[in-house]
Amino acid sequence: MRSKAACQFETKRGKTEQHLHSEAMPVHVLSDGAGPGTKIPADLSRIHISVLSISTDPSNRSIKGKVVRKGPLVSLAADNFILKAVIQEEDSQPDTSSQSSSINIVLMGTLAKDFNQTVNQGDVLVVSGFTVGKSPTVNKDKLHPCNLLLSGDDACVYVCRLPTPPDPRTQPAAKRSAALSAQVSRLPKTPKYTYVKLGDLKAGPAVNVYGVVTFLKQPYKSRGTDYCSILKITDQSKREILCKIFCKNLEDHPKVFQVGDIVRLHGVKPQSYKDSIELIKTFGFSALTFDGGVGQPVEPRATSQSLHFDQEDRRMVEELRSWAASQSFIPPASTTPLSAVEPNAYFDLDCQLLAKAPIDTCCYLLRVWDGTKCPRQLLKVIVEPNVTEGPTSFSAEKESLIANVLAYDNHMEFARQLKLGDFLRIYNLHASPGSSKVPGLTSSQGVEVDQMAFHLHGGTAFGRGIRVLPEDSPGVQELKRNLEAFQGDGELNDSEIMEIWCTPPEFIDPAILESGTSSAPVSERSCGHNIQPVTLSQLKKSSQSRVHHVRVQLRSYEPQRLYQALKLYCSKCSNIQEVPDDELVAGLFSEASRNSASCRPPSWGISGKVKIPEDSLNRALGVHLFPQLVSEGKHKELIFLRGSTLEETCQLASSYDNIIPVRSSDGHLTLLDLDAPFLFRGRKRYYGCRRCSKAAVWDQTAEGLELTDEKTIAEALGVQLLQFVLLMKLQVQDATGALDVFLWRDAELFFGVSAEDAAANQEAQDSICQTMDSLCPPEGSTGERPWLDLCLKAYQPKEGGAQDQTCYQICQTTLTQPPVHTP
DNA sequence: GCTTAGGGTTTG
Repeated sequence: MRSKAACQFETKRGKTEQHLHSEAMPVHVLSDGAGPGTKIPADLSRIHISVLSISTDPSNRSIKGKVVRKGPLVSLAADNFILKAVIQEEDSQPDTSSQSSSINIVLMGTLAKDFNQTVNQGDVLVVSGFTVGKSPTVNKDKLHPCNLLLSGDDACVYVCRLPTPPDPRTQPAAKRSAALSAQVSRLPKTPKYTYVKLGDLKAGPAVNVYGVVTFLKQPYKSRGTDYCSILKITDQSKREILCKIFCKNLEDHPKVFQVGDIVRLHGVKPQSYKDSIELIKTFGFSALTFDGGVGQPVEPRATSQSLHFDQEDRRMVEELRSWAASQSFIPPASTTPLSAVEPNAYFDLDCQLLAKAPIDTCCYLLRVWDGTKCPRQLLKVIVEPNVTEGPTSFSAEKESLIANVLAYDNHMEFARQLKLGDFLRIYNLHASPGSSKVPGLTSSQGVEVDQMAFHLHGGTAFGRGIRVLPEDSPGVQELKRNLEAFQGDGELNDSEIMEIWCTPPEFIDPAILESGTSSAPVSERSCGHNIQPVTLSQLKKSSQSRVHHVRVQLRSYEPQRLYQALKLYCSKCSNIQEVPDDELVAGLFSEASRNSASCRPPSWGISGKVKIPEDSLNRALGVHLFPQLVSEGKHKELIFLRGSTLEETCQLASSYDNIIPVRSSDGHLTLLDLDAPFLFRGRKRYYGCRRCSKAAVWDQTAEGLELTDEKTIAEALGVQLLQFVLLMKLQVQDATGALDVFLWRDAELFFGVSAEDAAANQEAQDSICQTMDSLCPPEGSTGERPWLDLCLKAYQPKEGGAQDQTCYQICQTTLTQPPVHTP
């Protein structure tokens, strides 16, 4: 049995694990039994998951739990990763539901990468240096309402592993196999499996094998009692072996989806057939499948619940992966989206079933989509009334994306069993231009040469068939992202990045890259949409889509002068206005100072005079202060200043934290006209919205408030605070054309500079100017225009634009390279 | 229970 004392913890900077990982990695696995004295830091105090809340202070806290779910490593950008896992507290209080004892953890950056390599499902972890956030998936996964975010230098993951039991059979290379999931470790004796190399197979009793899939047929109904699936596998011996698996239930068949997948088969019997050896399923059969990609998470897709899987298996998978990568039998892409289908090609399609209908005795119609648009016109098939399952028509927008797949003969029965909404992979689908050979009726009267029909021909040759993909498979996650771009509400929010953990790394069409550049882009998207980049000409043809990814250069932008890009925005009425220029503001101040002398001092305050430093006229200005602040010696924190010029106000702003300029109106103290700033804080000026402010005489009840920032001061004054924003129009270009796009909502994210800072300080302004110069080098300079990866949101402006006009806005995109400083 | 299928230069 495991005991707490037997657990080994390692420290973040432990030295005993260097043989496993390079230094500076934030997660480490300690070799078993080694590293005496490596413990979690004593100043960490453990907090139970069930009592964790959004208001928990996470400093010096640790959380302990077992990894019950480990998501794949998702690449957000070059060298930036995200990984999500679920940990569950094993020793929680008995009355705690599993709902609140299981929590999502989200790892970012190299920590995610390291975690992926090092931590297995079943490992027990202690994590620290996290922040507690609201879980965006609580309604979906019913886990803890919070999640733990682990990123940056403070975040640390300690892996608790069991020491190796003394076992003479254990080879040094297999030492880490003792570091198994707790579930497996609890078994009294873990059976030790041996695997036969395919080159050594001889007809005889059942064996276990590993192999890379070189060919597959999805399960199909045999003439006998079972479904039959066929695999051809190979290994380093380069011998190809056919495997025949007969099972009554589809679920018992190996979950192999593409050539290149790696399978582990238990209980297969080598038999002679036509001068070669074949493997056939026998008693004790089970299958595990792994993605064949080097560097992908080693996550088994299992046919049976009680699976044995350890470090030895991990090693086998990784060895086969790298061997296979050096061979040439794995095709570069396993599936083709509708947008990339060539006429007459045979291809595998990942798609979702929207509707279906029988056509005749040997043909069944499947209406599917994958979120991409086929450049050819799609064949329309008219079916008999009342036989369609699902909607008989869709919106024109959606209809233009739907492919009609005709499944023949033996595939009909499978097609009939499919459920609407199923995610499918259709193997060896034939893209056939023209419509003359299509059964049933077509909508076209004459000859429509350019209509694309999709046939799943009869038989199982070439692996023809259909497989329902499980919801959690990477292909489905990618598909869902693509479909969301069309049917979602288009709203982007911060939680989306947390939702993408089960999305595979983004696929970038090589053609796009070629049309772009070999150099790395200087921006990256953080939107989490896993849609393929398109060219600008493709984008223009598909304006109905809400979100696009493009790779472009900046051709030009406006305004050329940064101060013209700065605007004031009212979050209440959404109005955008120019920042009043100094001349106008100075005029308002001098107008106010002319008639400010005759003012009754306010009853709530202490009134006095303040001298302007370095003023030749030695003028004194009226000030009003809160008695409370004066009594606490904090009179410099907030003053009401009367009769000053703009220049004088700016001078005094270096001595007083908050200056509220006031004037006299009918003997009462009031704010200046709202075109003038209502508040000066150092070099920052704050403005109020004319439409939404109800500026009044100071409310006495506000005196006790903590007037520490512009928001509370604005509120107390009845002012609707305006926000500084950056608004620019950029013209971007690629090999196929140019497009005007706005940079507004996410301009601060894009530049990494706040608009408020840009309004107040020179460095922030310089930074933006240098950025623009580096993206779009001025005429005559030798600089090259770098490439940008952008996420563009398309939208129809409600007012102020032509009807049906589509606008584009850059969203969720950040510049990754600092601007080049030109001396 | 011990068949079923045992890949192949595709097409309505």
